[in-house]
Amino acid sequence: MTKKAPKPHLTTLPLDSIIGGDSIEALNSLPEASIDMIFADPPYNLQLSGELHRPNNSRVDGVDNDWDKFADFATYDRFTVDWLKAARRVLKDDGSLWVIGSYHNIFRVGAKLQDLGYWMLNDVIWRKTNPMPNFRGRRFTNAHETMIWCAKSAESRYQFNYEAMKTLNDDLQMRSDWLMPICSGSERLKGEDGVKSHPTQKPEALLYRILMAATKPGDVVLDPFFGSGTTGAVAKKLGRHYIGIERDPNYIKVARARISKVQPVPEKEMLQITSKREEPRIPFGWLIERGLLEPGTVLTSTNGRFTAKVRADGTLISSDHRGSIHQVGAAVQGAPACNGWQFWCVPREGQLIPIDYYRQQLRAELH
Amino acid sequence: MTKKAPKPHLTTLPLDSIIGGDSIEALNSLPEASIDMIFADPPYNLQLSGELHRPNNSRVDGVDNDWDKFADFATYDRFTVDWLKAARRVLKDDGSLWVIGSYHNIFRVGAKLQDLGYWMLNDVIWRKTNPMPNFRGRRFTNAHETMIWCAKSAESRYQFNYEAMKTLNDDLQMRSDWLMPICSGSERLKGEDGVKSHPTQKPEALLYRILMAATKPGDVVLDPFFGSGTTGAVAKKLGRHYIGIERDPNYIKVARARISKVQPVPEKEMLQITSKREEPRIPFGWLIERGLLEPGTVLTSTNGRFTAKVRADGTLISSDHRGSIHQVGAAVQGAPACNGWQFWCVPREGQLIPIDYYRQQLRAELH
DNA sequence: GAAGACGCTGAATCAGCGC
DNA sequence: TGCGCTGATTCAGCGTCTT
Repeated sequence: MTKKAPKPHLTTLPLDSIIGGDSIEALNSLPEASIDMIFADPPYNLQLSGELHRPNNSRVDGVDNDWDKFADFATYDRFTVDWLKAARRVLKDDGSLWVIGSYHNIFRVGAKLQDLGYWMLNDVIWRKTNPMPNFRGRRFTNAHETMIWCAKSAESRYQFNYEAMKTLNDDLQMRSDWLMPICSGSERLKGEDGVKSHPTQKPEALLYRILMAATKPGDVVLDPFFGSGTTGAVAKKLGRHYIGIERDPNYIKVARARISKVQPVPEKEMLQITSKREEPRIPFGWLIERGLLEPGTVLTSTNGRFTAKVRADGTLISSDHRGSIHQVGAAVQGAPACNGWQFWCVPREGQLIPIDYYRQQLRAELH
Repeated sequence: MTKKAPKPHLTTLPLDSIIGGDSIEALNSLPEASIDMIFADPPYNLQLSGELHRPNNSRVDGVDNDWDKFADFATYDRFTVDWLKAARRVLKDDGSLWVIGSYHNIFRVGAKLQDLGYWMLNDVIWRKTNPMPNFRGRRFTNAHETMIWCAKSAESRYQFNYEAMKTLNDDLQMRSDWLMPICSGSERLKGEDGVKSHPTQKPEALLYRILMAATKPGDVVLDPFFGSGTTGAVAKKLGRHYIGIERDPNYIKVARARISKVQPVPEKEMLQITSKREEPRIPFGWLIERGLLEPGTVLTSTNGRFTAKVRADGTLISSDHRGSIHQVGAAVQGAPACNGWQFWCVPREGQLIPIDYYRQQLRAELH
């Protein structure tokens, strides 16, 4: 067996390409803290596949006694820790990691994630509309797979496109259980012989939702077990950069051909993420400076129970309190916090108009 | 602190009772290989810090009990290994174990299960119809919990009532994802002050399905973290024996009072286990799980000429036939087929209400 | 009395920037 | 890094009160 020497660390990322070879070695060749998101579909534990490989590509022997089972769990755990560590090094501090697995391996992966300092954000259940039935009638139909979404650390300011997810779900918060079909039909890659090109090709819809949820256009997405390249195909389509790592030359070939046919969404604007959090901040005082509100204007709370006057410096004054729109709103209610923009209103034509209305007006003017 | 001396091993099981004290000590006091099934709802190690407020400024009443606090992962792992080992000793060779948890703890529990030689059969997802939203909009709604079902070993000939699960699910294989509401309303135990008696009371429908799937009448079911006693209540109802272990004297009191009020399904035969497109499909068995129909209820045919009794697994039994609502409906009429939903009725206030009425009710609840 | 409004609550690892 | 300020954020079900 030929074993490549460890690659030197690259100084620039090999964007939109597939690195051939061992996942851990390839990860170690990349610059640290350079990747925005990692999606990983690692090999499952041996008990089903019988095809567990050690990091050095040697195959783990089949097993049928307790001692070996333990040895194999330990081997799998070492492999898991190795790639999770290597992945964590290349991940940006505010990056996040997704891992998918089944009950054979996902519990071991999840425990090691936590041990290494990753911070779990959600476990997400992919519910399959069309799972394989349980033929022997000895268990429940295994109708789902589990994904773990985690940040590099508890302090990480990870990307989450809350509004996009909510919109995707008919204006209800997106839940942790996702209903999707398995990859089949024309989406399933097949060779000329009609045989499926990869045994565990993931549906593009799954990656679509993941990338829409946790990345922004231009981000770099890495997949250390690239397989048939679903991650790359969807990343290209959605205007994200991808880096794939794959050991099997045939899978690389299949994935390259596949991705080359992908048409990116043509208009950049279609990919933009709208988020209230990212809109430019408008201080309350600006409304007064710009004449949208006059000093001395009496504001009324949404429920009509409280009033306060606008002062020239952008603070409010009520009978008992003075301070920012938020502080006075909280104080009059005796609440720990308050969004003054939504709480305070101006009476106009018999209605109460939240001052947020004026902010939106100003925001539009300021482009 | 007074610490009880280790109890000697009992030679007979304390059936249908609650053992006060530490889970591991109590497990160690029981005879080995004596338990048919264990259901465990261990502390989740939530690691909550600070307070969380809803958008309307009300405070979320989170779990902050001492029993959920662990110093670190290693401490939690030791605790997990200890109780899993003790549980495995008392489990019969052909017995099985269920554990429920969330992403905070379930991956650690799952990994330790495998390390100790338990053999995973399924991970089962409880999808909540009505989870708490994510108030800050920083994650997906945490809308599920995970259960692991495992046998004592890979060689175990565990109990699985495949046919019962299939009939409970309208003659389709039961999947690994279960849709059920959280425990609320009148089922939720409250003190005289109206405060919930236990922070994490599980719904009876969940235990109903578990016990129907993996035990038979007369089996002994053990719950080492008994809490408010849901396991005991459902076990008593379904003619299974229970043994609870609980440390908190107040929870024991609550559980005892609760279980004393439970009426077991009166006729043994009702417990025996035999081996549409646009609207969501509601299996007949769900009406029973959810308490809309009780096992033993007598159904009458629309024309009043036939009767049949409801059994706990969702089958009917008439004088000459047994099977699904459709099968028995067809058989008593000598017809080739029958829509049991329209054919079978419940007498109520002098009228015959088709069981379809209950289906519609449940459908509305489940959205 | 019925229908609708309103309030409360559930195993929750729940913010981000600037000084 | 620590502190203080700004300001973003909820779904389904049940019970009670009002119209």
